Amino acid sequence: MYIDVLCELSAKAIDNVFTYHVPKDLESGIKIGIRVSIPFGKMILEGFVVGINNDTTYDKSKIKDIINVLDKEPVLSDEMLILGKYLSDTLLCSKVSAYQVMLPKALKAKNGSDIKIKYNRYLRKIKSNEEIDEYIKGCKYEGQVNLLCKLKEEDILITKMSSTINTIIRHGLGEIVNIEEKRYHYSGLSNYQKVTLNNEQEQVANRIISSFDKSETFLLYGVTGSGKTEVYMHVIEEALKKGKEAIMLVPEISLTPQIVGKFISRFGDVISVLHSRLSDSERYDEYRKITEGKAKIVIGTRSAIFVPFKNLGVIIIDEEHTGSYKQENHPRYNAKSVAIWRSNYHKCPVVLGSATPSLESFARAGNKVYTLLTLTKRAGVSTLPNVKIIDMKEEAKKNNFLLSDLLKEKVKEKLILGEQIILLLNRRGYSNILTCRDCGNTLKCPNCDISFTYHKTSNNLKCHYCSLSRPLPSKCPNCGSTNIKDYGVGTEKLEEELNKLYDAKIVRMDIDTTRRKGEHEKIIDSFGNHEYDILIGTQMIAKGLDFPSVTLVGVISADSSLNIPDFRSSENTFQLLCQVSGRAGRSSIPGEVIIQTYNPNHYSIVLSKNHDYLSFYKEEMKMRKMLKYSPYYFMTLVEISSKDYELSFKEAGKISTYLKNNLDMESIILGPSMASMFKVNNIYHLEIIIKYRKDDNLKNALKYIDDIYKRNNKVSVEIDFDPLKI
DNA sequence: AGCACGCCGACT
DNA sequence: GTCGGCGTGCTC
Repeated sequence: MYIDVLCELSAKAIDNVFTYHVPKDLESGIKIGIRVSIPFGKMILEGFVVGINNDTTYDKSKIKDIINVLDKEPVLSDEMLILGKYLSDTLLCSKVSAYQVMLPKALKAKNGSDIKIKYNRYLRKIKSNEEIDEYIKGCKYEGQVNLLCKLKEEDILITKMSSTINTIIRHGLGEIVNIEEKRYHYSGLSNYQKVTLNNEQEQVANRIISSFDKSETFLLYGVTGSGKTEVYMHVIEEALKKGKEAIMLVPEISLTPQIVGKFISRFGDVISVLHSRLSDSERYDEYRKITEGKAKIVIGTRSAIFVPFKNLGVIIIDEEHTGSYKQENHPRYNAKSVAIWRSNYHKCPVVLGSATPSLESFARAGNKVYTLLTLTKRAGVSTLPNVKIIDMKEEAKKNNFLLSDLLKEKVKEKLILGEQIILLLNRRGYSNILTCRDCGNTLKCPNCDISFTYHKTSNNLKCHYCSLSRPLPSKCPNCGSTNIKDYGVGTEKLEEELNKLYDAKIVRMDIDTTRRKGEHEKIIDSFGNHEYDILIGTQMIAKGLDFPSVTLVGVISADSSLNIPDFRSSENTFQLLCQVSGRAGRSSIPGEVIIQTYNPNHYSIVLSKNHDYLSFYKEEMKMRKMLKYSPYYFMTLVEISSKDYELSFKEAGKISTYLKNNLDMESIILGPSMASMFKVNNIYHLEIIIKYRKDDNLKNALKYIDDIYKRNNKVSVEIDFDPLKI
């Protein structure tokens, strides 16, 4: 017996199957989709069995025997095998990586590494920040400085052993502790009670249910507070009644105990929750619940779209406009497309839900590719909040750069009333740029050519792209002046400012305060219990949170998302503003929203005031049409990167010429141009953008380029279809 | 990824 | 003369 094996090698050059011979005693265990261990060159690897044959045309003298069979049952189902081919074909990724991405780590084909890690090793701080600073001064090793700066900030760091760490321990600055990875479980605590659907909700739900057994994609456009979740639950319940399973995707950030609790109270333990903070063994436990048929509903983030249900009844994608459904690294799949593919395979409906649908989805609904369903009424008692837009150009004249007079006053008012406040600021840290006032030198990361961010609590400079940390220099490295000042504001600075103005309990939520496991939930819980008065945060506080006693939401600077050089920045701003303002007044007390901006007349800001999605859609579509952007044009991004400056430009030029010669005349090829983050970690990035409506040559041309650069280890080329950020 | 093979500079 | 640099190519 001979088998075709796809072996796992992270090098992308190998993506064809290799033929192996199966010794007689192992033959009975061979099935398509199982893993086997195989000799490969001088290595022993694992691979997936993708074909079984009685004979082979390949030179038999070169064929080796497999070493072992690793699974009793296939880890890749028939569906997954076909889906993997589809993914590698449409995304230009290797077949192995397509299969790997569908599996939990425990079932991936591994490359030597061990399977279960129960303990994580941490480096714990045992000296004060001042003592560490003292040591840093006399330390000439980059690695140590970087690590110690991080330690100053975090107190405890997950780590591997290295000589750097050994030195730190030898100097008595830290110690090693082994901590068992705690299993985080969502408790079922929730006072959720099943609600009867109103007319509108019922009609929508019935329309979806009528399409069970058909592959149909719905766009559920429902204003904030219209009770989409209730519709989802109703539809899922019907699917379960028919003996089917359901997948519901949510953005990571709205996967809160609040929402999960609702589902657990209604459906009990047939629910499996998959989120990024699960450890490998926890994820594997959940996965087994699914394969063993104990779980019928999966709630999870992007990769949950691949769960191996055999009889899918419905797939729901909540907040469909969020970017998190697209994986931003290889393989760059979009969970929405995978959902639609699976709906075809299983003959079940897909529901894309949002209060502010992506333009692409709404346009498809307009073209009848998707079926549009609408929820117009706010369910329950809540009303749309009263939104005020503040012109910061005027406030700046009064020396108010951070907080306008009105916002200051309103915060005070709410504090006196004992109500809660959320303030949104799209920037981490204390301020984004440190500039020398004497010579104009800006402190930048040496690896990335991107300004350092100053973090006050640790007195560190930090690069947000490569995470290099440095202590704040006392003098400008360029001219020696001590007059280094910060421009701009971050969450930390805002916290400090508020502490000066009010006597209030303030909590900050951003990537820096939520990095550790469970931290995110802890902040949400304690804010929900009113242990704090004010919640300050970045984007991550905008989505899905439901705090009844929040009556004021302030957007410190709507411009920070508007000024991002991306063709979707207006769309993102509109969505963000609608979403944060939806946070205010979720109970009987009417909410207030204050939006501060230097562009008070921009349509994405003005129209967000009344959540006027339809007007925004029309306005934005005009722009997209004029500028030939999605959804009028498809876009593909070719990213070229290299450590060699000259070479990156040279190769990018070659690629661009090749594309110009081989694509349809109507397709537009832009670039090569320097990527917005041109130099990151000492690697230079260039990009070419292709805009097209229909191009039969595109696929082959890109495949050709991809093939050539697979074998080039100096220049790497990544192809991203329908990229999120441009 | 690993390792062999192969074609060029500095040396036990 | 050889040791070893790493560029290239192959692994069923």
